[in-house]
Amino acid sequence: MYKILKTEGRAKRCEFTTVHGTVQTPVFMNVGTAAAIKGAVSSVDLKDLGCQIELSNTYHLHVRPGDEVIKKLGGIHRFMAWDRPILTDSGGFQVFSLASLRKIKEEGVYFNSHVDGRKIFMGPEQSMQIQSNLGSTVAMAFDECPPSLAEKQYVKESVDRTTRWLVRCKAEMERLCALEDTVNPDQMLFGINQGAVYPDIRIEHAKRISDLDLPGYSIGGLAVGEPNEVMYSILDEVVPYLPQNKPTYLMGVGTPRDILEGVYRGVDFFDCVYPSRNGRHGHLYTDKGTVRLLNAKYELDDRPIEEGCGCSTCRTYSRAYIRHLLKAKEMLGMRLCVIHNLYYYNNMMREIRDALDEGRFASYMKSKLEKVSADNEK
RNA sequence: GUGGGUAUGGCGCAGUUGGCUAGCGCGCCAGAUUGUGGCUCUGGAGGCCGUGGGUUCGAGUCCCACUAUCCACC
Repeated sequence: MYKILKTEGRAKRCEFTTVHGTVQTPVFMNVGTAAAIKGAVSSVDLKDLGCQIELSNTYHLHVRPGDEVIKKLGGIHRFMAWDRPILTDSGGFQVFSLASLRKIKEEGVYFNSHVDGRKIFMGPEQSMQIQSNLGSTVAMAFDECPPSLAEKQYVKESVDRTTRWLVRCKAEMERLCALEDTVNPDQMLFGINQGAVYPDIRIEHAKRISDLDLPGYSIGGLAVGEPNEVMYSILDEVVPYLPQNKPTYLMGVGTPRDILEGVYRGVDFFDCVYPSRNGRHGHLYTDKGTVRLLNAKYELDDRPIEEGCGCSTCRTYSRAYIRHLLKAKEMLGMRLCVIHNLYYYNNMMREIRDALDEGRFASYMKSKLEKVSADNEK
């Protein structure tokens, strides 16, 4: 159930209700690929951070511990002790990111496991079956994510195949939801728009998948190497062709700026590894720009990562101490940094929703863009 | 005290029969990273090759002395 509460230009303030609760959008989904936020952040921590919805990965959980295992343990919600919505990515992106380990065919993709090298086959049906076993709130379609600089002819063939795969995903998901022992009979399937940087392919594809009347749609294959401006212009072109009465999800994006630009163009859902991965590497987001905590200038800096930040890290620890932990490769260092970054992202989304509620998103976006693009404070 | 070994950037080491701007790993400094393999990648700084003499057109490489350090023996 998707309800539009308010709009400002193309930006939308909505509510998305699922069997696992309601999500207020625009929202950032915290990425926990293997049913865990990397950096020793637990599902209990996620609630403290204001996280509404978590994202996990089909391929990674299939390889380890195995989706059958998770099904036997009652599904992913129970497994990771998280009762709010969970979106599972389909494994499609791994077709792209683990490119050296795979072969794409009409029936699906042959992978070599990155864990033990064993051969794995995944097609639309397999991806749906795995996601059904996981019992996530939202399952993503199994797609191919062509490189942004792929030749147009290849992209066209790839997108056509992704469309055929989506039809198979939908049929399989309907079959699985009707089974007696299914973990989540209300599991939703989101379609994925592709087409690299070719607006005509994107738009044509958006129209075709919209006809399938799925509960939500995403835009994939962006932020994979093309310039930011290209991504924004693709959004300008394609978002209007996706159903406006359904959630729109921009996959894998992005920087705080990318998210603001996405909301501005009508996107509801985002996810990105940046806050967690960059957090692990001491790259911290603040309203005064990026703080690279490993830089030598922070060795004696007794201030918090961000003055006035409400996260538990900033309320308790100094830059100098956290820097030491990172240098010493203490797990606590990563944890504290990831907590700050996730807080920053979730808090920014809350600010965005408040601004939309109050009809002042445009001015909020302008001032936030200035903040996030500021140089490191001294 | 005697015999033997070793001395090369912060640490650990390579440096072929003496030959052009002395390398490597780690560390350090800086930067990348967008549906995550706790990675990976890209730059950069830093060495009068223990000290002093000698041989040679040319010495980190050969010779002598000294100093430091390690091992064995007394």
